[in-house]
Amino acid sequence: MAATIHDVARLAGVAISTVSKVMSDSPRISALTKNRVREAMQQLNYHPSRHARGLARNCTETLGVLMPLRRNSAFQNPYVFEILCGIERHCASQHYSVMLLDAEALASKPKAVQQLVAERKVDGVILHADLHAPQLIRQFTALALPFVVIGRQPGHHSWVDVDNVHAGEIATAHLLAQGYQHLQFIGNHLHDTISADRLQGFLRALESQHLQPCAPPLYAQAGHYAEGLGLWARLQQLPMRPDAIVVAGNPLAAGVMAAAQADGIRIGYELGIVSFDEYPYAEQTQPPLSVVDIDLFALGEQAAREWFLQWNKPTHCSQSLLLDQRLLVRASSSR
Amino acid sequence: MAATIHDVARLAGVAISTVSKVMSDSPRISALTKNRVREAMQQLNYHPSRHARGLARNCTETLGVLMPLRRNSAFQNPYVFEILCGIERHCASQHYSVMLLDAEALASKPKAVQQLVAERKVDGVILHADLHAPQLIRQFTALALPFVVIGRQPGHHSWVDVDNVHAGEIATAHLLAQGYQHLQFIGNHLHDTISADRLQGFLRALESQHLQPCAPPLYAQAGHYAEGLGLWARLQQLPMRPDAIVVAGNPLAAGVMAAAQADGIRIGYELGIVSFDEYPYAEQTQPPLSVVDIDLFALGEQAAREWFLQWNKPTHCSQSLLLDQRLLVRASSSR
DNA sequence: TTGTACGCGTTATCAC
DNA sequence: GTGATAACGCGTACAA
Repeated sequence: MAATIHDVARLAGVAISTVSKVMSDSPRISALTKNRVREAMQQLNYHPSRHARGLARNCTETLGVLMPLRRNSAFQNPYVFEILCGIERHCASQHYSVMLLDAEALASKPKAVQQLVAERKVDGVILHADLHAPQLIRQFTALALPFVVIGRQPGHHSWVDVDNVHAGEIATAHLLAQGYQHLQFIGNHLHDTISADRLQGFLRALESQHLQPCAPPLYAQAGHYAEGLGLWARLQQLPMRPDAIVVAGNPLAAGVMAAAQADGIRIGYELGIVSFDEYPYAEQTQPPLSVVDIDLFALGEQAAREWFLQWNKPTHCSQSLLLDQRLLVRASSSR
Repeated sequence: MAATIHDVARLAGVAISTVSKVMSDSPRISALTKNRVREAMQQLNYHPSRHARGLARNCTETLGVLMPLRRNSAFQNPYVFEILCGIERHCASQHYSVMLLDAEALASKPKAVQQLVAERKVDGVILHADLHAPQLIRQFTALALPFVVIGRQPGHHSWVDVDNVHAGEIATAHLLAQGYQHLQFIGNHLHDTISADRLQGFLRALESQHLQPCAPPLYAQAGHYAEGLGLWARLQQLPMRPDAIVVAGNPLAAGVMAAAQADGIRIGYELGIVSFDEYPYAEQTQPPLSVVDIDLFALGEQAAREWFLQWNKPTHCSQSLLLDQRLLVRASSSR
């Protein structure tokens, strides 16, 4: 079997407590013995048992991530898995492990969360601001389990989110800089908070140039590609036709673009289009779509970073927006 | 803090060893005391500490899953995350947790695998048959860590895989049943084993009807949408033009279809097309694409099931193909 | 500066 | 049937 702390101690000719102190790099151990002990560890390929350590220190060095883990989740919602990758990356840098947890399972059985902390499976969790969130947040708070929410969420707790307002500004400012003048906004659907934020940024960017939107925003029902056709038709009926559009959703933008092209409009000349997110369509449309891209991997890293701040200082609480977004200029908006 | 076995014992008026026996449902404990103890557990909301249990039994009730966790992994490769969901589902049913592990990190640092088992982080792992696999498999075997590979992989160890040969048969048989007669195969690229398997099924299905392929298979370079145009042009130069095509990759199929339509070909009438996987394009093409769909979630579940068989009986070793595939007939192939 | 001894929460092996 | 008690491997006060 694997070597234990006793084996190391014996080989190095010291007591186990000395070995333990070397591991925590205690300043009261001579450099000489430290070296001897470390060499013994190397030789025996020693790694402390996480169970024993967890038992003694009452922590797990494991962070739970609540995810939607239904069938088709990865296809319908690759975003959260991209965030997951970022979380894992940062955790690994802190020698923490990531445990996958099914958000629905946890939310549907009220005792499940209690069990999670009673079994001491994780030191804390990261969750998404979805419909289960409010209930779960209440439970985590009650059980004093440190957590970070991905996505803005009311209440006194840490969250991180993408700054969609800023993204809207970036997109709009770019179109203006390209010389487009009559700008229109299209949202995914009326009650989509992401669309709302992007609209806000759109308006702010226009305002800063003392401009007005071409017409009130239009909205799709669900943000699907196919809806783009109908929206294009509605745009044609406006008193003042836009020469550029900021579309909140990438699939919707592809649809609008296709419909416009079917009418003989040259995208990127008569009509500029900017949308958001590289995925799923941006690079594959004809012409390629300009987008403001969001670094979800970085968002995951930041969520994890935030969690560790809180773990090390339980009173810590921060609510921060990720500003790191890059505009990818492609043919759909470059005259 | 959470209740311990001592608290339960005290409340039930028994010794801790009795409580432990009740947990393992020992037959030599009277039904009466069992009930008393169980009631106490309920009342105190007791759940055994996984660290203490792990220390005593030397197992972790955790399964590691090796994944590609780079930036953009979730977008480029949602398939493995779908499999991950299936793994988690089955593990949860066995009261096991899933730990996420970065395959690259593990493969790039030779000591990382040793550390994994020395720390007793996981009872075993599931990994994908990618380029790191051979090296990792060697290490896991040497360290006697139970593992299951997703994807066929030479050697004496358990793996599960999708039966791509069978999928190719299904696709081809469907086209023949629709009355198409001159069938052509297009692969993603020459050295893609998945394409090779699908081709084998294609040939087998033709053979069983005493038919020949229209021409030798064609191959793309990478399987991208854009390559479809060039392939369509090459098809036009064949001495005998196919009236139906089995395309190994879904994006490629969408490209070929678009190119054919640009030439005025009516898809589903003059030309039948069948491809594989629902994702990313199948339902969104014009017309919708017929595909043989693979249940990756089920594949994940089966991999986990396989792992538990091996965990419970270390000599167990099975190499099995998932047959569970369904043909989704859409307009691209239905006359 | 180093070593001893106990506690962490459980399982398993014995006695009774 | 039930109850002591010794592991399991590590952290840590306290003693030396």
